[in-house]
Amino acid sequence: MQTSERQKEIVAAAFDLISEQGIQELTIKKIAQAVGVSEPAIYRHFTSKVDILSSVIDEMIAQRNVTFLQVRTGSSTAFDKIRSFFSVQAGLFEGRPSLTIMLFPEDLFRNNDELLGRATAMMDETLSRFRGLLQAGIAEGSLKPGLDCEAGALMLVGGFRLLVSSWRLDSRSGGLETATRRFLDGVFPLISR
Amino acid sequence: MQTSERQKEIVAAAFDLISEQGIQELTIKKIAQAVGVSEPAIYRHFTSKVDILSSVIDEMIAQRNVTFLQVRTGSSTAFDKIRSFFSVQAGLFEGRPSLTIMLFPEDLFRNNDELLGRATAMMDETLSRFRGLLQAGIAEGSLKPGLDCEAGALMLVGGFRLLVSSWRLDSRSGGLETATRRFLDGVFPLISR
DNA sequence: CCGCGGTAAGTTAGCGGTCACTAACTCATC
DNA sequence: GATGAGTTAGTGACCGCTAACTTACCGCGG
Repeated sequence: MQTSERQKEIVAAAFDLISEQGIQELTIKKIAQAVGVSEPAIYRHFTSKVDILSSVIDEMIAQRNVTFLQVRTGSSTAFDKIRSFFSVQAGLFEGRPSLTIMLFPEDLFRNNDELLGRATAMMDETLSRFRGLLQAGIAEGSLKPGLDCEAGALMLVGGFRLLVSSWRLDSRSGGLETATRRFLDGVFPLISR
Repeated sequence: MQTSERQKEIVAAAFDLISEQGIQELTIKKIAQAVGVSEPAIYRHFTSKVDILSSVIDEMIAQRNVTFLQVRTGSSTAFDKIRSFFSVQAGLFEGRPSLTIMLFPEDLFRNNDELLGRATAMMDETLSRFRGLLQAGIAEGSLKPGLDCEAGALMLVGGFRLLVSSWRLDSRSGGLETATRRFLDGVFPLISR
């Protein structure tokens, strides 16, 4: 199924509204106002609110895959890949802050089992890929040999999430990209060989 | 103002409901059912729903202070204090899983500026105290001299948050305390001298 | 070139349900 | 008889969603 322009508009509006006001405040009426049509017009493009949220998750997964792809092609060592991943992600968020909600999907979709399952699967996969990156880094000798990949992935991803969360709550004062770089500069000496 | 037994019951019920179904699903009706009274009876003990949520934050802050107090008195080195903090916290969450929501307050109170401010202030303070603990650890020689306290606090607290989040979403399978110990065992070699 | 039917995309009005909260009453206790 | 703590009934506002209608555009036979 291909998505029309209006559908993209609606999903983008949902993204922004969730980012600005939280998912509790997301209503069809507000989406309609943001897009500039009446409320029932939304239902010409999506069968239900859940349908819209499902597309929001699709978009989140797509964005994350873009990031991973950018990392895969652009960098050489596992070390660089990790740095690159966060850098790309930070740039993405700085350019479009509403995307930050993709870092915190667990609380968004609590009342719908299917959506929650997809959201958590996305987080699990991200963590898993990170463990793989760390493993590769150890294998190629750029990371500490005895590094615990499980703990490493948790602290890297978890730390970044917390960093973004703070940045977002602080009205996005200061640059997220520079803050990310500072964070990585603090962490990398700890895990590199 | 002292809190009555009923008020404590109501706050505890709100805690549980938020933990189980998310804050979007929290209604006065459900709280009333959980406590075992009719809906309007709740308003004999709290003036509004926001009033209840405010007390929920009070309880969160109180619980965190209990943890910090337990840490201060029970341990010697900064190193032990950090381990003890997470250990106490993990034990707390394992015994009463609904308390885990105190780790993720930012999304809970998005639609109320006052509550949001108090919640984020609590997180900021926690991070700040952690930076202090790390600093003390460096000063006493148990932690790496060049350790970036900012980054260290982020990755410790952020990593723990992510760990708890995974545990909670995985229907609390496995022990959180052992998972926490494993996490710390993976991280401590990286930051200790 | 014209008229015709189908379809996509919008509209207004409104339905049933739930929300937080209130009015008005009962009742036991001190 | 005043008070605290409960009840039933009901308020207006808002929710997701639907019914019924209008309008613009498109391909197509005559």
